[in-house]
Amino acid sequence: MKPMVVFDFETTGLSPDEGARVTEVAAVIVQDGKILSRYQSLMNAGVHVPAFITDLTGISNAMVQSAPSSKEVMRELCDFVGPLQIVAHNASFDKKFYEHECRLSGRQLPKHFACSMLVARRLFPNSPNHKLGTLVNVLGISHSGQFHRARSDAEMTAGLLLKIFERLEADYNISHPTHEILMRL
DNA sequence: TGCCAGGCCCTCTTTAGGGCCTT
Repeated sequence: MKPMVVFDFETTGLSPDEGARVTEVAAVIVQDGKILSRYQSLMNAGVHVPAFITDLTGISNAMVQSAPSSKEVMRELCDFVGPLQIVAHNASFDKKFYEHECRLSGRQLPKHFACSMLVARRLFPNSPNHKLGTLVNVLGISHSGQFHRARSDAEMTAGLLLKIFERLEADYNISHPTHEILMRL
């Protein structure tokens, strides 16, 4: 199968239209049932991190103030992603931040995003809900125990993607899943 | 005055509304 990039943003809020910015990004490249490589960085976008975000993520103002600039991180992220196709959990959220940060950094906008949450709703309808943390527990995906940090969330989403591939092969006889198949489910 | 994200999905739908999920 072609490799895909699974990534996750931590941010200061829910919408860039309200001034929220990215505080941390992580991305992993997945191919043939394995994580091939990883990228992770805190990001200094020059904005205040609200206290409730620090409580949620553990990411503080001091941490982002000593981090590389948003422009530098977006350059590294776009170089890491390259032409690969992208997967994220609740991809509409990450996509709007990706587009916003690319626009601010003068980078090329990403292409289509496949959404592991939408696919999981189709393939795992009996899960009590389709939050990433719930799916990880229901499907027995190994994890570090840390949530709401970009690297751990990206790796859990990658684990979810591999479970999705297993289900596609077992139930739909799809042994070579593509990004297009994920987008159509 | 009152409201305040937003894209996607589902259904008691389509001339709409509410829930989910992300930080």
